Amino acid sequence: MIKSILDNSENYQPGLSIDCVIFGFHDNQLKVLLIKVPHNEQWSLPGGFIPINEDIDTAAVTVLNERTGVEGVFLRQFSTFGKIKRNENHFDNELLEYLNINPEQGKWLTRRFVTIGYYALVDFSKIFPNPINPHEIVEWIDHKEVPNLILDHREILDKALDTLRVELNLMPIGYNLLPEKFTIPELQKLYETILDKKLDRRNFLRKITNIGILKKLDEKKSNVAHKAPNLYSFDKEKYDEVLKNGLNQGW
Amino acid sequence: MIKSILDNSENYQPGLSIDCVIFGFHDNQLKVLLIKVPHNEQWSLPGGFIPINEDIDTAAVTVLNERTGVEGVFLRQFSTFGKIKRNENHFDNELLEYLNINPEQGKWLTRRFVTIGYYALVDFSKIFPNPINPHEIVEWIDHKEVPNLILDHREILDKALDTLRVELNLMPIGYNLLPEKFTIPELQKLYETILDKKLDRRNFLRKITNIGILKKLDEKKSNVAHKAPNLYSFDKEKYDEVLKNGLNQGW
DNA sequence: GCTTAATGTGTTATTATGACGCAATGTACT
DNA sequence: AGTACATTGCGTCATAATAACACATTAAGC
Repeated sequence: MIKSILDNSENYQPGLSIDCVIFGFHDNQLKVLLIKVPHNEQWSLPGGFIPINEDIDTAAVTVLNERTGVEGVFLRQFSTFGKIKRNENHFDNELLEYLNINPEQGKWLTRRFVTIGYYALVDFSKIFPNPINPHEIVEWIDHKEVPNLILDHREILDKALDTLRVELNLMPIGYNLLPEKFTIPELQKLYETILDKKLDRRNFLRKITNIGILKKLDEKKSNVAHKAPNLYSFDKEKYDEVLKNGLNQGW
Repeated sequence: MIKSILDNSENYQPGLSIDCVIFGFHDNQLKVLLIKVPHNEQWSLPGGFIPINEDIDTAAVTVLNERTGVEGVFLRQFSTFGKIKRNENHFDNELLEYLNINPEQGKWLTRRFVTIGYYALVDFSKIFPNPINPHEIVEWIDHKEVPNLILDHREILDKALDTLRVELNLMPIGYNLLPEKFTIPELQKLYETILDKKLDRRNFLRKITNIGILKKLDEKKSNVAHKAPNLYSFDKEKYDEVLKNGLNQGW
């Protein structure tokens, strides 16, 4: 795959890449989709290059879609990373040899790269991690247990999470991360996980329902220990309205 | 100047540029620093290219410093713009000829460019707009009277202002836009101008002083019509603390 | 049936916000 | 000099939002 890019390197934007931080929520954990390449056993964010005839946003959608098989999800550019040395020594001779790339072609890869960071919020249950080649490992990893990542991917991931924390105050987010039907405690866990902070049950309920984006369903969650919680779904129309207008006006 | 870049184009990151939206505040107006190139009488944002051996943030500081002569001001990356056609037909043959660039060299310029947007908040009174070459016009223009801009610079400007509006709710900003000593009504005008919205005098005073970043000086503004307002300055220490921790916690 | 752990629904005190009133100050005009 | 006027400084009050907490309800598991 990287071979085919190098064979047509004039069709890709040079020195520029995209990296996606794909968030999912499962078992009360915030998960991140990571990729392990077989060569050096190192984990990385799913990323890709930018076709010369594609908008960067479109290229990001492509990366996301290739890796998860989902379309039409929440995807947002959050920052661009361009320290000089961020990919210095990344593609060394050993790796180029392993990838069966000759040094001349390899030049396209070994130059200095700037990367545009996108983060995605996806419904964990609808995602099927999809290795592009059979030697690759694609896996959901709890964000608290993310191992060492290549390059500055840890910095990119941290910044994505910071952005998400800020945006939590500006817009609703659950629609993209939860299944269609969910309970208030589940939604609260999502918030608590992202913010890394306990919230009061009762105050959370009041605040979240006051936003006016929830529909209480005439249905309870089944097969649960203890009292069965009510199921809710988002009122998509109102949700989108709030998403557009923002939450806290502040001034 | 652009000639010297092309003569050393291998020393610059290809297909990637920086554009700065430089905000200042004067006469109760939010001003933007714009540049008019003599060739086609069109206005543009001050921008530049990225030396291959400079961090993108450093390159942005350079652009800002070249244009305004200021250092150490508030500068923040806010978005990266990468629509395919954003610079299509920008450097046409006519312009290349005008700039005395041969077509072969011009190829570096005519390719597809992605640009990283930065916005700066500067103290209007400390800025001396600085044309890089004598044919260039550098001017502060009221953001409400910005003329047509080249490329997608209007979109970049709008996005910068949107970002500024949001950040107003997350952090204090006056320190970078006002002179050392200022009055509360001046600060309020700044907020009103950015938000494009009237605020109540008395409520504004209460809210802004509650943040705890203002120092009331034992001095009144002189030479003003009507009652002389008190002068204030920022308590830099507390200001930086709030800047770091954020304003509204939300959740 | 009793315990346990979770959910649903309150209440109350405190704080923040929005909408005002009114006196004080200094300019401009007669 | 006296008065009108615009602007500042300081305060009030009703309402809304928030934090902290109490208690009843539900279902599972022993």
